[in-house]
Amino acid sequence: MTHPEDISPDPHKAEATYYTIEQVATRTQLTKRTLRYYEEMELLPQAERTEGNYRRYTEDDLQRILYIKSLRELLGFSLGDIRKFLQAEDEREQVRTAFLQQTDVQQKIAQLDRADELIQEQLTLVEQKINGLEQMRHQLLQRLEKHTHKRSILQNS
Amino acid sequence: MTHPEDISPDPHKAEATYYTIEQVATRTQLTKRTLRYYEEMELLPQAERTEGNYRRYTEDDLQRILYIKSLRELLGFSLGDIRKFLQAEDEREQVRTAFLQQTDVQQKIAQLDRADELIQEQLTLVEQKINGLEQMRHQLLQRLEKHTHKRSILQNS
DNA sequence: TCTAACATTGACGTTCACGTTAAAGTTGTG
DNA sequence: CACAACTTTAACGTGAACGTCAATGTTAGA
Repeated sequence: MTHPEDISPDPHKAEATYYTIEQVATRTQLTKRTLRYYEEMELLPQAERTEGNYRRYTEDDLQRILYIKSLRELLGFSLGDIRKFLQAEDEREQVRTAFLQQTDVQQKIAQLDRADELIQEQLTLVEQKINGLEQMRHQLLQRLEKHTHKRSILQNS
Repeated sequence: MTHPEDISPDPHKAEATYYTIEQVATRTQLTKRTLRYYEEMELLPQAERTEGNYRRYTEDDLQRILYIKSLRELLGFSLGDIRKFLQAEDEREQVRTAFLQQTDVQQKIAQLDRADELIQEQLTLVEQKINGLEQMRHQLLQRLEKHTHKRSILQNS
């Protein structure tokens, strides 16, 4: 019997820690099927492979997967939403890389502008959700307050 | 002397505004199919019907539907979750009705406490989501700020 | 009264987000 | 090297949440 829990990092090869799909599944609380599915749906880049075609995940992959999971579970995004979201993020990364190699100031500013556009899109999405949730929160708090008030009346009778 | 020509079935009943399923669909941005489906799934009570078996929705129905919609879209609840959620809420309504008929102050307070527990559960969920979103919002805003800073440096060169 | 534009209930179809199984290949441990 | 335990892709299956007919009945306005 193997021990999937046994994932102690090797201090000698700290930078080259790879995870099997099983280990990633355990760590992220997703299934192996789901991980392959996310790759198929282009939420994840094609994972690195071993000689025998086994997927090998890096720490970065793991983080991205956890990010995806939070987008899904916390924000309730569909995989389609997430793909768009991540693509915007990836494009922003491209822009950033180009930015570093650019010498023309006007070009650099244009790239910043483009990056800002992408960020703004994401921001709008996030803020819409926050507004809806805040409204809901207020309604719930109002009810609690009303009850507190009622309670004080009852206790003073 | 004014004589009402139409004999209202129940003179005690207030003059109510009714909506057709189409009107509800337009106002809630849901489809007619979805409205029938929600009724079938027992998220909505059986809607009132006209003589010809057409559904007639009340303002209360409309509010409940909008509530269901926000539970789905904002909190990402499944219809099954929502059914349970609403049942808990209906139970709370029962408690409230009992509350009004109750004379024992301790009992009344106990009922308020119970209602608060249910509200608190919902509130915690909502706040967790808000926190996750706020964190995300912060990251995005920070990036925008950083870009603004970079831009000012570029423009002063 | 006529009729266009609504509504009704089945019933089958579709999309999403995976689950499951099968047939095959790979890896690590004894 | 043997072999159990892993992995691969491909393909079909599934439940939720509707979409989309089709056949039929209802309503409101000219």
